[in-house]
Amino acid sequence: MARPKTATLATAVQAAADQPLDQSLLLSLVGYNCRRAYLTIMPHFEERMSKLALRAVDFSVLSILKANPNITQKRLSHAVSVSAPNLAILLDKLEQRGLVLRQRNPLDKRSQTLVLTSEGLKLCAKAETTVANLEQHATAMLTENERQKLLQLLQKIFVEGN
Amino acid sequence: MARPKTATLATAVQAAADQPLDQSLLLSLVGYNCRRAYLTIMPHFEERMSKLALRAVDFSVLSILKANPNITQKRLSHAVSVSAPNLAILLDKLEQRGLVLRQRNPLDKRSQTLVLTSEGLKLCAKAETTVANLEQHATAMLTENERQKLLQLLQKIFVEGN
DNA sequence: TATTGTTATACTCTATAACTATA
DNA sequence: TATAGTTATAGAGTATAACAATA
Repeated sequence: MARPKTATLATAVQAAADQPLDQSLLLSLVGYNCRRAYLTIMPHFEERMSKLALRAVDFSVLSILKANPNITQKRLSHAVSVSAPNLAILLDKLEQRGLVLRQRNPLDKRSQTLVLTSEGLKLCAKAETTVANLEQHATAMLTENERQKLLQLLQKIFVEGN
Repeated sequence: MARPKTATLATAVQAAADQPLDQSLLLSLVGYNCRRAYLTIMPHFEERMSKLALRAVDFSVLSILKANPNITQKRLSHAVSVSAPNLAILLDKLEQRGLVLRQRNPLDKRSQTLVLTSEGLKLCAKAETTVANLEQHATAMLTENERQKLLQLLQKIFVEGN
């Protein structure tokens, strides 16, 4: 009664090939969708920022230091979610490029405080302009209201989800 | 007229330490917020799925194969954004665990088609239940309407942003 | 003793090049 | 000649352990 197995498989394979892919379960998960959106935006980011030789995490560091001069590495480490050992290396490179200055904290000589150099400030300002343009481009399919709503909902997750 | 530099620095450092951290620029960027939300959800995911010995990408593969039996590795590779070499290794492991079956495609013997074994199906069903619970927990701060809106906006980005 | 930051190192993830088998 | 999949390997990113200096 049963047809040969290969014939059965061939039929099933043909049927599968003819179907559009069903990803409905994954598409119902916020985490999955966050990742997909992130992975869509990042190549645009990387392409534009490569001209300034900045990765996303480098930009985060510069931007936070611009808005918060003289914070400690400890605090920066927490803000950008980079472990202390990895941040040390990252800061070595920014310091070698003359963008950041590490200073021993006079109030607690265990820690170091961070400021942008004037060159770091200039590069950060340029990067922030680039990022603002990129943001418009990457979210061009959203109205400004939708973009604000999206930011608000995402922030609910990581502010209240901790 | 100028005070000693260390005193100036001490004052600035103290002021910085007293301020709440200003992250306003980063918080205005969709990509950054996607990443933060993703990084908030993932530890919950990993903790619960570790009991089933599944990483996020393993779950994605099982879930897609459950909904799309007999698709080729090529198609799966594209769906989960894992390169062919890395997918081969990933599938080796799932096959060794008896969760997935690779079959030479009778319609084109270059390719292989994939199905879950009965054990793979069982584990995937269990994982999908776990994930559904996790989703409720991870997004408990959102109303169901907000959660749906969030999914819709994120999907706009990666559907229309390509 | 505890904390900040550093060094060294290991582990995971992702990317690339070269190969086999099939079309 | 092109494609599907594999193997081997390299690189980036992240995590951990041990240490020095300071509190």
